[in-house]
Amino acid sequence: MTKDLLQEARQRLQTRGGRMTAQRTLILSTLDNLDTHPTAEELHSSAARQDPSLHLSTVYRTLHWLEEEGLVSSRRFDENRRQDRFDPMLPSQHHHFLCSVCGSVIEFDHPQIPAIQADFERQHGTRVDSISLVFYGLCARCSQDGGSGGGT
Amino acid sequence: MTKDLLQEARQRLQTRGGRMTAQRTLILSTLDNLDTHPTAEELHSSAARQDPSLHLSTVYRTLHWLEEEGLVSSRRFDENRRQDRFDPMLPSQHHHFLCSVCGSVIEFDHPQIPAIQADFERQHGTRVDSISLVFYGLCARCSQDGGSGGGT
DNA sequence: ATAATTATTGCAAATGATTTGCAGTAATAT
DNA sequence: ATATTACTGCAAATCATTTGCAATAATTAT
Repeated sequence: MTKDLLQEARQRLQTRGGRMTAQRTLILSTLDNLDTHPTAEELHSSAARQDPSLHLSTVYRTLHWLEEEGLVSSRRFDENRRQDRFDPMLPSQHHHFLCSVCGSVIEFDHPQIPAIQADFERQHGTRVDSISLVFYGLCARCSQDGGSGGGT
Repeated sequence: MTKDLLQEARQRLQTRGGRMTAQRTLILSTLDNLDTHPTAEELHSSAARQDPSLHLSTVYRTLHWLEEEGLVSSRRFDENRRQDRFDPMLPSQHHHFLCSVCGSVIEFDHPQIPAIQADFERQHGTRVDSISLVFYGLCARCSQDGGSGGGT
């Protein structure tokens, strides 16, 4: 769904002089295919199926590089887990819903948000550069199940 | 400004059977006096001025206990720092602005937020239980300084 | 093509925040 | 006062993430 991370990344490399390695290609395409917001470890173990020699630290380094290039963003969605999750949705500002049962993520936006930001800026004389908004709750599927499936 | 954490904590103890120790008293009152959203270490070093034998792990344990009791909440405000910050503002749901220069925190709320939540719930058939909203930017003071002070 | 240059990798060890086991200390109950 | 056991300080463990370094491989110059 993402607008081809690999393409974007290649662009950045040409502009700023880096190297497109097999590892980066693999990580990028894995991230692109995954529909989730994976942790570094999830991304690694998924990509490692293609190339078992891929090292976790390479995943971290690639992810940081992508962050610098503005192609992914990292955040800790779940305050209870200490791992960061990486979000490949680059271009549009969007927000997240996190299902506290199944962990699924829904991305969303809302037209009123800029107005809230503007009100805040006006009221406090500040400049807001970025917004992080996360809803926590039960996704449609999990709230239908009545939470009865909760074993783990 | 907080509605006396110590009082609240004592209540919880009576109800659920714990012990009010000198350390807990110190930590609670320090947290109450601090106007910030301190990290465990900041809270510890502040409290340790009164009692140098106070151990950091006790601060962590007390903070976790308070979280369970619903008297503080922990979150990672700054995605770039890996330390958690602890927020003693308990009763009202509120949101945060974080100045990326001086690190100061402004708490706020906005009447439109419930409407955004409701729209989202309607649209996705979900139930939203809690919201985390953080604005990042420059506070009034720091944006006046023109960022000229930035040495470190 | 080939060799030179240097970004990137794998690995292992370091780091930093937070947690935990344990034996000693101290709050509450008897 | 004594017994009970929650809580503490300390040190060591953990977990995610980062980093130093020598080896590898992508690009550049020849």
